[in-house]
Amino acid sequence: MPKETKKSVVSNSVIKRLPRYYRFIGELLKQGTIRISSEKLAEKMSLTASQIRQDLNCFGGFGQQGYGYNLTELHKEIGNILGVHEAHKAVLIGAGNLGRAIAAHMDFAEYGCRLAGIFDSDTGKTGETVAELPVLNISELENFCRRESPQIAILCIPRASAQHIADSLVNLGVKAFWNFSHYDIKISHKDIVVENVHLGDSLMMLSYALKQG
Amino acid sequence: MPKETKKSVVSNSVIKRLPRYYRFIGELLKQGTIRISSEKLAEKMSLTASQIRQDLNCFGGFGQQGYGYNLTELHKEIGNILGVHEAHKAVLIGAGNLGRAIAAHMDFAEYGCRLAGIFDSDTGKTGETVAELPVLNISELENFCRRESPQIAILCIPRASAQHIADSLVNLGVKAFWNFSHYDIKISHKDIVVENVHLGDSLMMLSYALKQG
DNA sequence: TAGATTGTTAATCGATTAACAATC
DNA sequence: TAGATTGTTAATCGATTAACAATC
Repeated sequence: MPKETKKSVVSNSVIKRLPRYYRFIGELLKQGTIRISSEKLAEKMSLTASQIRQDLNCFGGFGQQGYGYNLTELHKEIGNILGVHEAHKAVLIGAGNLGRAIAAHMDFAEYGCRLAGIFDSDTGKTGETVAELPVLNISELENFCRRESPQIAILCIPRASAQHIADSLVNLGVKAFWNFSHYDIKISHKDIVVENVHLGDSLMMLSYALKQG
Repeated sequence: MPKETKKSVVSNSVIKRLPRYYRFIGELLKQGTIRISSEKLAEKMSLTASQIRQDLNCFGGFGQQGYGYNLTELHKEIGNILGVHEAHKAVLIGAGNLGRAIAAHMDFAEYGCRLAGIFDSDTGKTGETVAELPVLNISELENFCRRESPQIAILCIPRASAQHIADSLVNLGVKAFWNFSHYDIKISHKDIVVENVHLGDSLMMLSYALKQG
């Protein structure tokens, strides 16, 4: 039973590292490891032992002196913190190349989500099946949201329409945006979270690095 | 003509912000804006004016007192720094859902790259056309690399094979990895750059944020 | 010239690392 | 018990912000 020394507010730098901890620990578990010290984990993850202990202690005393961390427990705890056992309903807007790939490729359940509806403005796509869901026309989005109340919207649409659709979805109760639209959407409501994903940015970083040599 | 007060080494925090500057400035240019002050740009990008001036000054004095920044010049300069006018050859390994979407959806030229070959281990996919390129069998990868010397490899393959293929590609001269394989590949050569992209991580962050409410 | 706004130095803030007493 | 390793406090480091003289 971990000491519940939780920090009242945890910095974003720590939060951003949690998914990576979760992945590495999950992998170690699969390999049959049952415990690890902060030092050994630091080595595997290219971090410092100090940082790992600091990070984990933001949420509670998950370790044990002289022993280290029980990986089963730690995995479960971090999973709970991240909410991977939730099933937040998500709608995907835009069934183009990227939208379809996200729908088909991502194991939503693994990340605390459930894909509940796919929408596209192209009537030619209506009725096609993607990831076992029928593509619905965008005109049905409003009714769908009123009925299903999805909390997450995944935007795989052109930059030009992104902000407009995001604003509508806010009015329909969406609380989180996973935005692939190449445009940083801006939501003024402060209780709504936005992840602007820019795949091009990380590709540019590679070009930059290659230029430096 | 900017004063060339370049810093000898620029911190990673700054580099990571460059693509976003590039995007915002590009957008302003499209809207017909020709100059902007650090204060106005800061407002648009939700940064501080101080930070913008500090960031840009790592690379040179691109502004002018009393005037601000010329957007055409600034866009060109940042583009050059990032290397968006290069055409680094890239190979894509893995023509599944995600691989195909990346191939079809990304405008590589915009990011300083050129997609030169697509490979998959599934012989059933050989010869299919993706993004105007024929899918080649993985057995041809070695010859291809010796002939074309791609500098970038894009990994859209299962986690289990990621590290192994990455190691082979290092031996074939690849200098940069854009890795979507759900596994953090580790390359010991210090002149080789790796961008481990974990789409699930940002989705988990949304689940986390929703849990907090 | 006067006003605006940069480039740059100094001050502050936050995040990482080091150290070690507590404790399993 | 002795050894190992945590939780936690203090020291360091780096990044952001503030301030202002330089200058267009």
